[in-house]
Amino acid sequence: MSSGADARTAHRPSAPARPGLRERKKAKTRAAIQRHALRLFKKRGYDETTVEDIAEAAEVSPSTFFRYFPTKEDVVMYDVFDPVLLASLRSQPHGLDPVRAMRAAMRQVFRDMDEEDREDLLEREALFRLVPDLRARMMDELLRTVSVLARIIAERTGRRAGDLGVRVVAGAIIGALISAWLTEEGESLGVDIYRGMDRALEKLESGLSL
Amino acid sequence: MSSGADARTAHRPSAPARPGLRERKKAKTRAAIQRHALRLFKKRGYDETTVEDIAEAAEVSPSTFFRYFPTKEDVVMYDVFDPVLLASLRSQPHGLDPVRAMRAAMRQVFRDMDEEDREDLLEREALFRLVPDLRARMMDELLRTVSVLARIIAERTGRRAGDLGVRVVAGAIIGALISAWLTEEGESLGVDIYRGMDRALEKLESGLSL
DNA sequence: CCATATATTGACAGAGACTCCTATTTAGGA
DNA sequence: TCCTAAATAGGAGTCTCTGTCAATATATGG
Repeated sequence: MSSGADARTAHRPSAPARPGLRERKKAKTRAAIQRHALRLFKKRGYDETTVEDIAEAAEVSPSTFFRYFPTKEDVVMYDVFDPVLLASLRSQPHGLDPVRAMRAAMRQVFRDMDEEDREDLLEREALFRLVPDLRARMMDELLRTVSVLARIIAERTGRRAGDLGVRVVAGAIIGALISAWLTEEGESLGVDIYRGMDRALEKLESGLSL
Repeated sequence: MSSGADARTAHRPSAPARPGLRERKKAKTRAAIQRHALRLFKKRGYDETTVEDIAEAAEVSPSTFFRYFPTKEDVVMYDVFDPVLLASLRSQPHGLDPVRAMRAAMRQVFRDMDEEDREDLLEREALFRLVPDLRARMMDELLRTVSVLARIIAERTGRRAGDLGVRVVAGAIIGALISAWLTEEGESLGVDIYRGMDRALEKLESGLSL
């Protein structure tokens, strides 16, 4: 009960709004579950990995797993990328038209991403491509993304978010990005995933003429 | 074993390539399952209707249900609309650019559809909008549609289906259609679903300027 | 009309995702 | 130290979906 460690932690000079032990433990548990899940999915496949396997690897009970993630899918779905991208889009100069602004935002986000996040992204991208349930779920999330994108474009151009023109632009952008993701033979894009999306938006910029 | 009915059926003068009793029975069973399923989904909700409920209503065993439809989702998914639309697209004059050709194809298909099919379409559309699993599954099907669409556009314009420009056009078309389907408040579009999609493609025709 | 090959069917047994409930443990505060 | 609220483990149970099995129905050849 009385050790050097005690003194050290006691003297910590007001860590700015430290979340408290309970919160820290929760964050650690969540991260552990997610990490072990992705590791097992990669190693043995998604369908071949049960929630029980993940729970055991992360040293929690199955019920605890479901406390942190509503479904098995959600372990993969959780995405830090989307909100960052959309925030970046919001911060682009309003002079740019929507497609160009999106291109700039993507360029910025990909550039600023550290190596670990990049790997995570590719890892999850491979799962999305491979596992039908996850792919379907991702597509459904993209539906929400179209709505958010429309709202941002509306802000930037001073129109209503419900405006059909605004919605069509948002839909076309997402559609173009999907089409870049969609390779012929299911082979993974690797790091060039960004390059393909950039070129797709470039095509969109210069109109849809063939 | 010997009745008037026997004589009648025996004398039927060579129905052209009549599928045989077995086939006809299968088609009837399939239709019955699907009809009762949609009826129950509408009445009690998708999740609240079990496969067993459907099987009992259609007077088959649960195992028979799964023989006809791989999953519960597939009862709703089966779509006669897509192939018809794509066939129509293929038959449009090659002078039209892809977006205009798609518009023409949709106009033709919606015009030629009979009332019953139209109702079925709206019925299923409502389910897609409402039930997350089905919506996600539909979006995943749309992914395949983008590929097929790209292939058709490639044929019409004499390019490779893998060409990024072709894929982007296909993606943008589907994206625009999705954005029209995506209403603000989850309210159903009703019969105007066609009108919204037509206007969305019209916007796409005139470029993406806002 | 009969015999054999093939298909369809229903019953049953599980696996696995997920829910609900309860007893126990733990963190944070009085 | 004690109390309360939250987190957890564990168990029972539901539902979808996958198999296997034997019984039945159908198509076809003799």
